[in-house]
Amino acid sequence: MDRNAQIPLATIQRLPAYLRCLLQAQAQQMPLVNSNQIAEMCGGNAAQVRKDLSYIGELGTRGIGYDVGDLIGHISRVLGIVEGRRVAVVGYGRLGSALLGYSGLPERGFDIVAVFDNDAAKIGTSADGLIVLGTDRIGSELRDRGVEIAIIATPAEAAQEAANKVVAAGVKAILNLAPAVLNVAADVAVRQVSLSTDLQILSFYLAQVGKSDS
Amino acid sequence: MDRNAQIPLATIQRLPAYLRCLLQAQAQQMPLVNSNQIAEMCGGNAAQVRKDLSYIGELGTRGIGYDVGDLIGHISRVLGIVEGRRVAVVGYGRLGSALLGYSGLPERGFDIVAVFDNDAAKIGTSADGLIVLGTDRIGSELRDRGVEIAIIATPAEAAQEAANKVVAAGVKAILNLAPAVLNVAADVAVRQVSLSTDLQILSFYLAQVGKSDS
DNA sequence: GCTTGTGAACGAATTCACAGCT
DNA sequence: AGCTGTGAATTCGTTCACAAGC
Repeated sequence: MDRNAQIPLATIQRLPAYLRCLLQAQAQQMPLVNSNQIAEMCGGNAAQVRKDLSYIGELGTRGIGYDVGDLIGHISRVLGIVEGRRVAVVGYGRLGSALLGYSGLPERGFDIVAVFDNDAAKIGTSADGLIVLGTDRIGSELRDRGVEIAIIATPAEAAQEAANKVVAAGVKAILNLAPAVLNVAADVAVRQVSLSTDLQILSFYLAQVGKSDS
Repeated sequence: MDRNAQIPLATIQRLPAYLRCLLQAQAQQMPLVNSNQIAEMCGGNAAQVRKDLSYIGELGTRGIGYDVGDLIGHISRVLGIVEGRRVAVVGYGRLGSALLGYSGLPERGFDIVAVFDNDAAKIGTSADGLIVLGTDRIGSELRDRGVEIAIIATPAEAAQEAANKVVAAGVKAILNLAPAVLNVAADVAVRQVSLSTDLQILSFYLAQVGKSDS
């Protein structure tokens, strides 16, 4: 297979799930897994697992399966999560606070190294070992601390301005938790997470099954 | 167009974004919008907006555009969010607490009517007007309160058991915020939200641009 | 014999381009 | 003249089915 071809986005979006399953397999002392087992653990199908993995290299052994440790290393390398990525959180409301306390991020190599808010009452207070800074300091602090990813956890109205500030500070990757569309330069990657959107999709599903029942 | 054909999933996933933009347009007193304006506000493209909307009906006027109020009504009806949907939260950690305090959910018609946790220290305490209940009461309370959607905000280890309980209580739609794959019956819809997954995808993007720079 | 890796077939989603209506 | 609605063309993603290798 042509290893210079770029990996499809759909595949990239599944790699983190594979990684999670493999770490679980490793915790259970399984030295090897086959594509069926991965598919079952991740809720996918075996052919897709094989095709996805084939995009990142010939990693398996025919007749045997995949070496768990090897695969973990490979996927981690492809995802660029070999070392700790430095992350900043903008918006220290209840959601921002939940992020600071969430152990799942450092466990996966994402270290929150700065928190910002523009509420004077919060600035200067302590947040899980960090001091909340004013949003006017985003520019200088993100550069000083080598932040690569910003998580926006502000209300919708403040999200665009927060994005402008982190982009001005050189950040090229944003995880947006605010229910707002961000307008940023084409070389900045944005991923949107919106609970209300997901709830609305579930709501559609409920409306569908309700209809066919009647 | 055949209105009995089912709406593509990809379209459904964009409808909530359109709805959000339309509500914004309405707040700005705009009576009409055209597909270009919607596309610009949501970060999509005009042809796609038109095709998506055509799946749910002939809603526009050629030469003119779409009536904002009409479209809002139509999309809301398709998404089944005309009335308040009853939602329960399982897991009252920092994330669960952030959900209870998040005004965006009731604003969009999702009312949190119950919270559960299995930590004895939390049971019985007050959570934004609700009392935290033990997870052993999920079965009875979800039925009593007419809950249709469950949000799982437990640690990964507890997620499957939480899912089993809410499914046993008749819930057919789950929003899973725990980093774990849920195994549920085929007639239960699950949507997975995972911040670490999204961060890993952003990390891949950073690794890519870093590579081509060198 | 068992499992990977992968062309080929299939299906889904996006984009194009223009006819049809106001 | 302007904008929608939609077949047709294209691109992208998934699934199949089997040859290749252990």
